[in-house]
Amino acid sequence: MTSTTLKKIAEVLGLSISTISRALKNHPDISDKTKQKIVELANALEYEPNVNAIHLRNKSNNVFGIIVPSISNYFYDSFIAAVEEESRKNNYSLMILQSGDKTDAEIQNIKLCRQNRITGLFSCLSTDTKNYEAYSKLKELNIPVIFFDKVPEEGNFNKVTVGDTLAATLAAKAILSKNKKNILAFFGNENLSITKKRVAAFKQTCNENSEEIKLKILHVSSSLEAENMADKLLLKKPDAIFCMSDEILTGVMKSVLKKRLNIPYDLSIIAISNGYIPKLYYPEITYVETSGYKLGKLAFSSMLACLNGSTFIQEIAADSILVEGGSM
Amino acid sequence: MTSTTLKKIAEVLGLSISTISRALKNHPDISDKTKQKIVELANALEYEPNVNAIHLRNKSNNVFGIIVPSISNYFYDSFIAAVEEESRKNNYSLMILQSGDKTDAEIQNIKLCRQNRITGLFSCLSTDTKNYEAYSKLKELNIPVIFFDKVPEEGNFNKVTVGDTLAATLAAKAILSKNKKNILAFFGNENLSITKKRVAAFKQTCNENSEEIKLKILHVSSSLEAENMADKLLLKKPDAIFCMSDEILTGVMKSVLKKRLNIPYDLSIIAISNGYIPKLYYPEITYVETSGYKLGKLAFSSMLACLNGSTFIQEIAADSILVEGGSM
DNA sequence: AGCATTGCCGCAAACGTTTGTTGTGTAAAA
DNA sequence: TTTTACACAACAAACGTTTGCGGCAATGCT
Repeated sequence: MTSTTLKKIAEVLGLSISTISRALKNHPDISDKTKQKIVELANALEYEPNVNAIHLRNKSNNVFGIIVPSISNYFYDSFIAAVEEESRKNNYSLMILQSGDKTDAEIQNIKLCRQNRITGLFSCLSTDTKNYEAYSKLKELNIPVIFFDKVPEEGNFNKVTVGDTLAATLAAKAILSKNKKNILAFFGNENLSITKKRVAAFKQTCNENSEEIKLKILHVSSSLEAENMADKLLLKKPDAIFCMSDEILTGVMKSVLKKRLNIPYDLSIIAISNGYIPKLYYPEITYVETSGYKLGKLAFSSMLACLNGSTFIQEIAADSILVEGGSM
Repeated sequence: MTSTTLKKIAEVLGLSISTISRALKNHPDISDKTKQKIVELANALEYEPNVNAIHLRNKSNNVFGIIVPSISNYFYDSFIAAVEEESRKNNYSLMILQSGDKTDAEIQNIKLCRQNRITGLFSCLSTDTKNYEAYSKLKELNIPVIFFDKVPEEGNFNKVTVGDTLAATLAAKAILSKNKKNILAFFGNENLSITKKRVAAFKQTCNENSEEIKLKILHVSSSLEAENMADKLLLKKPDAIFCMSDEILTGVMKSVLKKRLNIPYDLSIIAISNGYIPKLYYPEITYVETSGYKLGKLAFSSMLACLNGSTFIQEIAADSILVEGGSM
């Protein structure tokens, strides 16, 4: 079965193609009577415009690219979910690519985006990506790029991030307000700007508000490593643990469950998280919320601004709130 | 900056557009000397074919649609991840849509797919979807549809599912092999074919292998409901709990953690899962693996078969294996 | 030399739209 | 009545490809 086109409708009605096209877009040049006839037939024939033709003609194809390290990740998922929602509302579609946190794949994906002549790109940097040339090239082609979560440190790019500084500060304050003295803080890869900001804010807050704090900062690169470190360091009886991410939290919690510690009596725990993981435990883990969903919405509006000609480079940080579980 | 086209290359080289086109596809009609010149210039100018033009001309646009209830779900994510990988390899791109488990949104998404003239569709039914007309219409348009996970009960559609029967049977056997007598089994929405199959297989296995089993079957529709039920029923000291999904498992585990039960001594737990959630706990929960990733690969090859003209209706069930944690 | 063959390349149509321009016919203004 | 205006609709070019067909020169064959 071949699909119906403007031409087909035109032939049936004995009108010209352009008349059909205009009628369907409610152009004032076409009389109401004709319009009605056309619209009726179009509906009856289930006319659907051919997007390829439209995009070819308009030199614009309403597709956004989105590059994430992995799609199997609650934070990025909710980010994607938000962008997808907005895209649909605004008549865009989405091309989702995974980098696997590899720079090579990331570059490959960017190329794919170029080939597909995307309208704009949302991208989250791979850990090792240091060279932003491919992105600059996109900008030259007038394709806006919005970085999210893991963003370039330098360069004037559009960025939306979770409020790293704020989030870490909130978490630290929550710990201090409970009068904890012996704090274990787990962070991720120390090369990431996201980590650097969180460490800095966390440290500063601890130092500012009290002198008698014993703070130990750790960098781990996986859930398993977090678990192993926790296995050792829990022997030293810290009274509070901070986890900068879900991945780390799950490792630490495994160690906690292993030792059958009684949260929050034996130990307080707080994390920075999207919210899903902390709520799996009992008591639920108190966390500072960094919503991928909100971030997605922010990123999208930033994208829209770019497309509307805003050349202003934005650097937005989503705000975070403390969500109380029973772990403090 | 405007992108380079065949025409531009043709003008620079004083050749015709068709020659350029053929040269770039290594057509035998073009001499090696000319080919080389053309390829060189094309590279220098970073020529990228315009996909819209190609698809318009070829009446095919290499895009698969994929409809899932939610993208923020480990199982569907890994399914999507697999399909995405394969798509990329095979030069397709992917349009990912969320139904939110609502029939309305599902239908809306199907329409969107039609508009975008997708090459094929992967779809997971919403819980309440009973009418498959929209899908039939796609088939009439020669657009293959591969259902996965939640599939239509009736009708001759292509389906790939996790091996529901096998998975439930394996889980039941695992329980029986540990000589458990007092079993609590949690299942999801009882209208879903996926649930029906699992219940049937689980029951049958229990009945076949022993008469003295006390089996209680529950249907819950959310993690919270599972938790509440568990709160009550754990008072009756079952010696084994079965959870048909991650969502249920998380609810049950919260109750278990709340009561500070000692797994597996106080209670054995087993689940059907993709594997991520069970590994969060200590001890890790024993589960029957239903890999979204594998399912995705299966679905994709099924799709490819359809596109290659296979009119044979396939109904594939992925096999499952028991993954031992420490919860039995 | 005459003829067919072959190698190489260009012409032009088609895919389905959008949109600037042009061409009607009719009604209002002069 | 002639002019002016306007409402309505058709024409045609363009977006960037692909591909059947036809053309022309050089080569091979009798």
